[in-house]
Amino acid sequence: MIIRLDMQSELPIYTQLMNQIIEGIASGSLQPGESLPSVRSMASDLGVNLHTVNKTYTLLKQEGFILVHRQKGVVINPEGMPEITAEYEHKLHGQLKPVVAEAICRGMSQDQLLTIIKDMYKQIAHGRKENI
Amino acid sequence: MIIRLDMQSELPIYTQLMNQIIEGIASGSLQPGESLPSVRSMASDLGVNLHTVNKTYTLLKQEGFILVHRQKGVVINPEGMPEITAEYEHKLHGQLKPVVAEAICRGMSQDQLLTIIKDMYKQIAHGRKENI
Amino acid sequence: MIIRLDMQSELPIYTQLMNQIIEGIASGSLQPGESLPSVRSMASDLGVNLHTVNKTYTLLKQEGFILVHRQKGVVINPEGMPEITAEYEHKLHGQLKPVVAEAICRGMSQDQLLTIIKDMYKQIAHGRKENI
Amino acid sequence: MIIRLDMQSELPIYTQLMNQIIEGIASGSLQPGESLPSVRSMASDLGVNLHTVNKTYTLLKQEGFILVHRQKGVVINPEGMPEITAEYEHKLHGQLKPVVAEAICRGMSQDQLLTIIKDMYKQIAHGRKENI
DNA sequence: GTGGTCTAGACCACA
DNA sequence: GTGGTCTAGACCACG
Repeated sequence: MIIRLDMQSELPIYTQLMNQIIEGIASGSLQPGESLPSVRSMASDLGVNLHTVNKTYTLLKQEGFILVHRQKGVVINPEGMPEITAEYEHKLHGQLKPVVAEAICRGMSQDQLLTIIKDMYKQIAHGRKENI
Repeated sequence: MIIRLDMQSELPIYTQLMNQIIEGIASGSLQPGESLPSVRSMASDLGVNLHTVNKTYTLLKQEGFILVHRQKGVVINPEGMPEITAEYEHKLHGQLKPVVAEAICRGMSQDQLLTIIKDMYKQIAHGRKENI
Repeated sequence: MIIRLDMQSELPIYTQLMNQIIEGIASGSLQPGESLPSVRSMASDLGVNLHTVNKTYTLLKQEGFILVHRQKGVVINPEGMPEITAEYEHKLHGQLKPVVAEAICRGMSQDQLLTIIKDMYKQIAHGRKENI
Repeated sequence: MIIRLDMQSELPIYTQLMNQIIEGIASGSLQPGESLPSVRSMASDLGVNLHTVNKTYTLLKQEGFILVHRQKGVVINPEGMPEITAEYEHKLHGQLKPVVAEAICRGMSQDQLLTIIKDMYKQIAHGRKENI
């Protein structure tokens, strides 16, 4: 899986890395049980600090996306992904609300926005079939 | 218009303030041409430093949501809101993609997500009618 | 002579007013000896504060563009315009340098910039003939 | 690169600093990809507050002259300078018009003004060759 | 009284 | 050590 980091982005590197791994899982290019590079090798591959990769893995583990085995190393959680908890729904609302509000301000219709979401779903889920 | 700030949030205060003003515009509780409190009074109302409010206003001004009239003070842009530019669409995609990806990971169906968006649209646009 | 003020501009009103009067003189729509409205009437015409017009007139007088007679009121200096002093050349350099530097940065050729200046000269001087 | 600030000038410090960095880029003494001092070190070198330098950098970043690399720090935009957009041309006109008008008022011929611009171009572009 | 600018000093997230 | 954020307090230009 190819990872692209933008060193000029306002998003911290560890966040970009997290997002891309989650997108990888969503698209199926990273399958449950599949192993991820060690902290050291990932860091040297990407040319970033150990701490940065470490933080990414720690957060992904906390949320239940990955497991860190002492022997097998880092793997995508083979028992499946975290559930849709109330806490998650709350976070989701908090993330979406300002985005939707700005879209409305700029005069984007509900349909326009829904179409963008659908396209995004298709684009990601499409890869899913190919990769399974 | 009532503004609520969470001083424990990871989001900077000026971002929270920006979001709430944009939501206020989207919901119609802030109408184009309407004036906003001065930096100083807003700051003292919210119990934050005037520089924090100043940063919010500066950013909203740059994006075209508000403008600073030398006589009327700070007002919601009476000429309407910023357009849906290519730049904005790019930003929108960047904001939505990780959110959609995580939703897919957690097994949320496309319809579930679309429903959440629709509800959010309705909730905001509903206030719009009331306030007009 | 029509004066347009932009209340949203970053330039102070008195500066905009000054610039437009100078442009009026340059284009010939304001002739030496011609009289300008009194501070009070100019202020009420434009809907601005007395102090603002006063400041404009004071500055124009200091630089020699206008005279303030106790009886005739405010007139464009009938003895002609201020000279090209060393002080003025210094100011001119200071104004042009950052503008030229940014143009070069953005890859504007010398000819492109000179063409813009020539066009501007023509546009202003053209009015001059019509108005004389 | 040597930077000179005039603490008595009517121009804000952050504007003077901005102008000089842009002039530095135009003259080639600051090359694309080259890194700039950190906010703190620049501030202490110049004897100004770090927020002042910060504002300069923020503005230069917004206009695309520099970018903040998470590893290399602040660098002159290696992908080249911002383009000549319609927005920029509008700003340029607004900056030049009052300057040209005053020059005409004072009886400066078109050729005199063009010569000044050419000299300025040569002076800046001359350094460019030496520095490349 | 308004926004704009500047200073001083502080904490935090990031790498 | 870096930039980003926040606070407190000050002066000035503007209207």
